[in-house]
Amino acid sequence: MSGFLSEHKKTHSCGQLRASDAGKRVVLTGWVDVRRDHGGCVFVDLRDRDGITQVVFDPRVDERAHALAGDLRGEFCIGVCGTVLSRGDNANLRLPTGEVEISADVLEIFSRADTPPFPIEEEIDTNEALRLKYRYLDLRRPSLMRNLRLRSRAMLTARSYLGQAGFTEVETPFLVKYTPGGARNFLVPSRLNPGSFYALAESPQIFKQLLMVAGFERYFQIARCFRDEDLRQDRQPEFSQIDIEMSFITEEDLQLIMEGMVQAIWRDVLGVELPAPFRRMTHADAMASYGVDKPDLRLDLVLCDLTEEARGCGFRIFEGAVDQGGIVKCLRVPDGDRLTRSQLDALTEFAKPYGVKGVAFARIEEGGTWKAPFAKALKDEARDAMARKASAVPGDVLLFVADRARVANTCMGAIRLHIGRKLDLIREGEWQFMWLIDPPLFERSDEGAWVASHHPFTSPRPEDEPYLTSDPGRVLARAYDLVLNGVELGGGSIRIHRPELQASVFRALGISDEEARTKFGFLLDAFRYGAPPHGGIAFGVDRLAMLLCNAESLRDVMAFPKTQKGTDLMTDAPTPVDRRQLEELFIQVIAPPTPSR
RNA sequence: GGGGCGGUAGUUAAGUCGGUUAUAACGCCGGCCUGUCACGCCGGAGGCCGCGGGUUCGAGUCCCGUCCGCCCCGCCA
Repeated sequence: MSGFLSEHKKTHSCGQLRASDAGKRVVLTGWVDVRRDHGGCVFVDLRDRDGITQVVFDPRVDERAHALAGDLRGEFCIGVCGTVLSRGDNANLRLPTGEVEISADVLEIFSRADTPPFPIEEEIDTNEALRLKYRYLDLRRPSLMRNLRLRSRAMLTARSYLGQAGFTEVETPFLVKYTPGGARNFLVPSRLNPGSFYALAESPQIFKQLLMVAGFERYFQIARCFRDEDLRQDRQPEFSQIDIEMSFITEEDLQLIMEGMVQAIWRDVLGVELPAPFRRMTHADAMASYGVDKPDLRLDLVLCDLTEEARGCGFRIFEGAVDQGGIVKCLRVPDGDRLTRSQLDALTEFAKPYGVKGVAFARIEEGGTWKAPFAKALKDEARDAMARKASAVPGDVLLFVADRARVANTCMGAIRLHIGRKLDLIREGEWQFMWLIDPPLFERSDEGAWVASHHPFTSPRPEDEPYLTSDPGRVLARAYDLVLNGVELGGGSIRIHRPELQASVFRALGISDEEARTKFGFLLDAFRYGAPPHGGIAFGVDRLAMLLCNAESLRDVMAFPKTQKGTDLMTDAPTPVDRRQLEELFIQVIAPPTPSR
């Protein structure tokens, strides 16, 4: 039965053969993409991971092979031996291999195939649920195959770059100590310790810092991480990150090495030479000009702040927001006549999810008059001051949101992108990298308490240390995010390595000594034994791959992704488990889940 | 936790105001075909209209519930 593979070794892939190969004896393997039976000859487009090659079965060449070829159907897995023929004037210019065909004299059907539930082709509009259920067929499609192979090449490049830069790859545990706070953890019951649970690691954070204490100096890992949070187009419950930590460095040192890695990946994978150093932007500037901490710089629109100009401006909505400590944010849209009245009105609907009550707009007319629903209410001097601050010129449309700073910024950031897409102002094909630096160390929780913006081991800037207790809100962190085209690719920080500084940060966060000991005792202990100054970063591999592949969803760069409800439509996970298994773990399910499906 | 969109042959879709036997394309099956490459021609099969309930003489269509998928807000230190 194993005859074919013993007697014939594959010589080429289905994407390889060219006119210059004419006359060669070849062996190809793959799947039947299409069969065209002409009664005389049978044509088969043979597909493998590299491409498509036409195979022709001619009864005058081999009667047995031709007869067998009549049985072929889509997705049969076959092997063929034959001679490469030039197709001359019959060439198919749409295929890279279109100048040749294989005149087959041996056909081996390895496996027959049922008719697939959806066509295996590049352009497909089959709904995603079905594709996920038959993911192994979906993965046969050239675009998904290409994405995953591209992702693999990117990771190989990262590994070799980091290896050459003196990094040691170390694996850290997936089963880790449960620490509440931050992302929700997946829990794993411990059979040997009834009633106790591991958490699946959200990230190798603490372990990599301990590796610095140990003296590895440069660590990396392509680590799987787990977070039990709601899914999004760019968020899966398990994902990979290139995790990095270094000792005896400043943030600039680290950024430089990371820029080199990113350049290497873009060079190897896309053949693109990225200019470096990447642009730096402070968190404050980003919020002011873009409303977000991950601006898409392919879009030139910028926001401005009109809070001062709005004070006593006559328009009650603006004044009210300012009086309550809010801000007035403005987006200037040049050539605003491209926006219709109904599009402008629709912005209020668009803004609603962000908690904003309305989006005001004004058209700037010749002579500087404003055509706006609220124009009459606005005092002339306030209007002129606003126009000056926004650099408004006739033809512009100005958009306004007045609300609490966070709400107004988030909303205006989203409107900026929305308008950019609507007016086609985002320059596709550009790679706009930037480092976001100097973010605040703390932010207010909804309850008003200070919480760590990044994580509690992030170092404050030395010049801000005096304000740790007196004015936590003004303390900036030695942290940085790498942003590409509006996507946060990675983030990290210089960590605290001095116990007394760590103690004052914990104090500022309202974390008691006892609490700190319970949660992070081992880390604090470790830092008593000569901790080196260190810092690190983590890159989201899936997002990186998504951008490299120009994919729209993480699911297009992951082999076996989960649905928005975190299920796997192929394997049906998660499922209820046997009662016996639960008993062994001393686990009782309180509200039995209603059986679904 | 909240909002929006969707679910009709294998696939993608159409289905009017609630009205006869639920359409089309592709795919599939059979036959024919000596050069196709979106092959062509002839014929054929294929439906729990997501599921459950309700309104009605009558429901793919209206109402209620529910399940599934997608997008977004919250959430993701």
